[in-house]
Amino acid sequence: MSWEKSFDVDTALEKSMQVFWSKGFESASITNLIEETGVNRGSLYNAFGSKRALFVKSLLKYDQEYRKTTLAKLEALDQPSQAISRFFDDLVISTVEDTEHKGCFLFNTVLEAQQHDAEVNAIVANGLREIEGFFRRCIEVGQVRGEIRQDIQPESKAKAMLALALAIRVLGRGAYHESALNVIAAEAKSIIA
Amino acid sequence: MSWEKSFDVDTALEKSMQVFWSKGFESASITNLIEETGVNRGSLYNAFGSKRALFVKSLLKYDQEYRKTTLAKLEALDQPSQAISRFFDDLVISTVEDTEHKGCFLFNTVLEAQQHDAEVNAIVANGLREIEGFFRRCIEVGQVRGEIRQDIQPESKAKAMLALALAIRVLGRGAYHESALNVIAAEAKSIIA
DNA sequence: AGCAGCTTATACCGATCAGTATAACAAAAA
DNA sequence: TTTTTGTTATACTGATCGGTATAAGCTGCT
Repeated sequence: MSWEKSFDVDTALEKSMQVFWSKGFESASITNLIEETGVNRGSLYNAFGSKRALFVKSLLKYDQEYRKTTLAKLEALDQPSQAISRFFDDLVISTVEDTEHKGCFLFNTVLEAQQHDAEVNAIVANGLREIEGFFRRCIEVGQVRGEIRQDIQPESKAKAMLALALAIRVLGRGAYHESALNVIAAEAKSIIA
Repeated sequence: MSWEKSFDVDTALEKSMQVFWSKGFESASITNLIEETGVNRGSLYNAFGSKRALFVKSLLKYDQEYRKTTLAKLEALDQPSQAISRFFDDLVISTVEDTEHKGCFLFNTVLEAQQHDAEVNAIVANGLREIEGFFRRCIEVGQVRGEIRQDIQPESKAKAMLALALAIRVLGRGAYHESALNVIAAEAKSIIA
């Protein structure tokens, strides 16, 4: 090898993720990505191949950095009831602090995903499945420990929680304000109350 | 006046609505609209003015024909508990029968809406408010009649129902299948059980 | 020194975008 | 019959799209 890349690929990917996150795949143009990353057109294509490949890498980075780590941290608490409660508290905080109204990259892609390929759909489907799994495990462990009532169906309630989380993030992009989002979050938390 | 329009404006609007519904505003091209409506380019612009104006008319038509009439029919039942139950049953049926995965035009636009103007946002916000209002009124009337428990907060539960309805329609566009949608619908119905 | 490989800027490709212009045509009203 | 008005097909505008090509410059290895 003769030379190392002189721009930071990770930084460029981080910037690309922000662009796709806020604009979506279709609305984000190569020009947007070039301006935001500061990387030359040719270098971008040399490093990532295509717009779609860059999108996939961006989505995977988001999935890794946000979805995965968020759930892992909450699950590491080893306090299932509180983990669920904290999840929705943090979700509303994130949404309210999201002044750009970007929403959640994963949830945004659910809607855009129908026009994407199988690879993107698989990433999204896996992300949703793992969020649902997080809720389910919280409920199950909570039931074992007697924190959560036994008559609650973990699978059903986990699906309802995922649905409410999605709605909070989608409605939080502009249609609903903080007070309404808090109401929905409270309803989500009350599922295991 | 010298001559009447020789193409049916309502039919063209119906077709346009279908195009915007399935593709969204950005992804729907004028060429798509011309092909689908069968109306000439010039005539389309003469009749509707612009792509955005045609989108607004399409969204209003959807709001009138689907959202408004669906809620009105259910409310006319004058059986609040059943109306809510039927709402979610019909929602899942619509979603499952929606083999094109178009989803709900109104909910789809919630996500796309951030990049739209105030007019579109107002239509969407009004639609959401009326759906929520439908749920709230059903609960309130149900409580007056003793069908629904008094300790249920109509406003909060109505918001939760709207959120779950949105999620069903969004997830139904490909991420979730019928069985999972039925689970979420059952959870929505169980709110007043 | 010279090669290799990545950088940059810039220009270009064909395609598509929303929207406009033009001209021939058709039908109803004057 | 002439005027009016909306129809059609077609061509065009300028802009942007994703992606490629090219040429000159920079850096590190041999």
